[in-house]
Amino acid sequence: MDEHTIARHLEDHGVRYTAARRAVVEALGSADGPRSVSELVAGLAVPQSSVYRTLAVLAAAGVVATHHGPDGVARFELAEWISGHHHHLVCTECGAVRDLVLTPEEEEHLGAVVAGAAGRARVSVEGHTLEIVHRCEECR
Amino acid sequence: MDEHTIARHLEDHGVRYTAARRAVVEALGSADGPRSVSELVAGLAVPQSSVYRTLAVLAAAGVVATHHGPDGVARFELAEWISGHHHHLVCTECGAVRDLVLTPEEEEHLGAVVAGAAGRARVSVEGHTLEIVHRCEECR
DNA sequence: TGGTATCATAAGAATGATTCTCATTCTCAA
DNA sequence: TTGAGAATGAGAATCATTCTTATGATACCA
Repeated sequence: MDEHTIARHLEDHGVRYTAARRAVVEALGSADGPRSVSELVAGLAVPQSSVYRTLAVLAAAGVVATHHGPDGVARFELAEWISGHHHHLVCTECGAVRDLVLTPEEEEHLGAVVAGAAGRARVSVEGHTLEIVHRCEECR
Repeated sequence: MDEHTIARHLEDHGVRYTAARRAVVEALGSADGPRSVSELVAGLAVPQSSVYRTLAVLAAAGVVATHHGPDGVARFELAEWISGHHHHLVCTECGAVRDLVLTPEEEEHLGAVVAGAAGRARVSVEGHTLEIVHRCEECR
């Protein structure tokens, strides 16, 4: 969300906040869900190879997160500390992904389920995502 | 689980249950989570191209389901009507996926969350998966 | 202000997973 | 048994992604 916070975060990680990186961050910030590289390239006067490299840099710095939908192509979004914790609504057909924010109560229930299951499986959780699968309007 | 049920299901869909398909189904049935094509090929006297084609046929017939982990490679498992409803424990690092079964109570809570969120988003749910992200033992 | 080391960019080649093609083989029903 | 349609296997083709390399920009130090 806040350009300033991101700029400082990158600076702290020794990563320059260049024009190309700014453009990618802005594109991701104004999207309503994860975006694929081809979608980004289509809307962004930045060449494909640079988009890939930029995303890799931003991911390493903890600014973007990667997601793989049912069509297998990688989609990128801002990390949750920037965009807020959320989940995904995925179309089985075309793979399009929309963000989904739960209510605090829903999130609390989900958290309890995750904690319980992870405890039983003896793993320490790093995160969780709920994917709700449906078929989007365009695909029916 | 039940070979017989699968055989009948395929027959009903006009799909032959050949030796190669049987081998793939058996390999998936005895795995503790989704398997990638390379893993299947390594343990299966069936050539790579046939594994891909077989998986596509089985997926179209509703016998296998596809999953894409954080490493972007496709992993396959038996459909939930065969293996039972379950969730996934995913390693951020290597992408390995293990099945995770919730208790009935946990599943009920999760179902309520999904129904509520889907209602708000005005979509009709086809399914849901909870992914718990962690780092597996080999990767630390 | 110039020099230099480091970082960033862009184009295209290389890789790796997946899909397609096509010639061959198998199966089943007539 | 035979013929039509289905399945197989090898390799070529495709597509997303990563790597390489040459070039350009930036920051820092004297």
